[in-house]
Amino acid sequence: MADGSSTPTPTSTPRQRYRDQVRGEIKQAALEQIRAGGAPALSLNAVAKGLGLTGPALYKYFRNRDDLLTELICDGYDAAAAAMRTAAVRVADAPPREQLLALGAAFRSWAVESPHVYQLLAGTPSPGYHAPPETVDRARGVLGPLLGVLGRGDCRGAALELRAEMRFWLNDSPAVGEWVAAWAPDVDPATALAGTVTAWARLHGVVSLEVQGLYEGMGHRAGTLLNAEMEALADAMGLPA
Amino acid sequence: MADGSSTPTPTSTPRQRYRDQVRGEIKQAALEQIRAGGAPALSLNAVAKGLGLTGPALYKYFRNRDDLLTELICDGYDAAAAAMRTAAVRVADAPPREQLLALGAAFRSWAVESPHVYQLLAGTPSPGYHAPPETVDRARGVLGPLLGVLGRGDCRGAALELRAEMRFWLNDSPAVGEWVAAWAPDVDPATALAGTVTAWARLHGVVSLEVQGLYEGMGHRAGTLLNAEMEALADAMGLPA
DNA sequence: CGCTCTGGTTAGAGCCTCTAACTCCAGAGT
DNA sequence: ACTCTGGAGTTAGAGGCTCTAACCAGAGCG
Repeated sequence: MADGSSTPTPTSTPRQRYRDQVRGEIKQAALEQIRAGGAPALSLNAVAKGLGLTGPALYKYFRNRDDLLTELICDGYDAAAAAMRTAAVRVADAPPREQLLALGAAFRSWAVESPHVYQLLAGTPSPGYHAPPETVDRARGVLGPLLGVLGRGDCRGAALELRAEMRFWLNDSPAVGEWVAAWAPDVDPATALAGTVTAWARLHGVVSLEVQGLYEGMGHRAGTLLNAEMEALADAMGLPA
Repeated sequence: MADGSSTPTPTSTPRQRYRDQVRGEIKQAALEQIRAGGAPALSLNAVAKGLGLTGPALYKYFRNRDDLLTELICDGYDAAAAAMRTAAVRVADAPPREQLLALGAAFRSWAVESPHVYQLLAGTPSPGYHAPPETVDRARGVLGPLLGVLGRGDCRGAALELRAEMRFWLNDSPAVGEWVAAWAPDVDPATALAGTVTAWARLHGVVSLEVQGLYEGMGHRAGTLLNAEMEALADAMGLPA
């Protein structure tokens, strides 16, 4: 998924085509390993062996292990963003509260589908690993659909302080304003941002505890908790039902 | 901290004493490494070298790398629980809402103090690693102080469903009931549990995003978000101010 | 048709975890 | 007080990993 199509390469030479295909196969195999045992279980050697190659051959396609990981992370963000977008269009005509619940459910169901991939995005995969800037943009794609929904509410109480910080942010970096405007025109961008960040933190809180198995031995379903959290957010922001 | 004192060993032979001391030094050195580079950067070899030993010597003290990690995790839980308890006694006479804010702040400040240790507790350290049951008990110690506070509120809206699941849980396993009763007598245990789980998810959501550096480049302070989240929870549960 | 550039190989350095077998001495028992 | 046992620490080594260096062969380019 999203292997070579990100670089259409108008003059697609056969060399390039082969290269893209092999890169895709490597990524696929690597994902398989991660799905099975998480990021630390990813071994370039094993991936190569699985494809009928020897270890060092992979270094012709990816500079190193971290490079492969970042690419998988970007793909993961894209997949999550796609899941959110399709959920958003499916409930485009529903009231905002229902949209929020649907987006939350979509987020969760994508995450539990392949927990290790979610941990790949949300956690820090390697010791010295620092997320490259392109992943930040991808992450925004995941949260984008929330902006339009939560911009329909308003902040009260302690959330007002959060919103004030968002205004500062909007003043400082115009790129953020454009991003918000693209997803949520005709709403107060600071409110949309404050609500979205809050929703993000709640989603991540519920879902990451679930995928890490920390609910094991506890007497509740993660879906119930997530639902309650989203409903509470809708209540607090006065989202129309 | 909490090295040998967990097993007082009434007949503390000098052998045992030496053993406990070295175990403590190993754990200290390992923690240092984790603080610097996270769990995957922990190398038994390097720890041994730092203590003037050779690699295999450590295997006389810990069965393997995962064993050392679990022990560090347990210590981490204990430290977090202690931080929560001292915060709880400091605000024991304040109104519940203020207590909740204080506990949240204590949780966060402990986590940001050594982010990698927090990730050690919250994340999955190794591929095949599955949390042993003793860590579950320790985790309960961290959340304990929240029970008494949140038991003072009540559930509304979608949280009622969560509370219903908690009642089932309380019926199924009496150990949970005892745990809640120990921390929060004279309140409805299901309400306390529902509120605590919710608070846990929110705390983890805000804090884990922060320690993983995902707020980088965003225009808000984590403390503001956490505050807003705790206030919102207090509002939703009608905690007296 | 010949050159180049690239995908693939093997060899190997330098890590790592963990096991096996060996010393050697401190402490326990008589 | 003397022996002897058991545990702390060692070296050697198997098997794994990432990644570099040097080399080979053939496919695609001009």
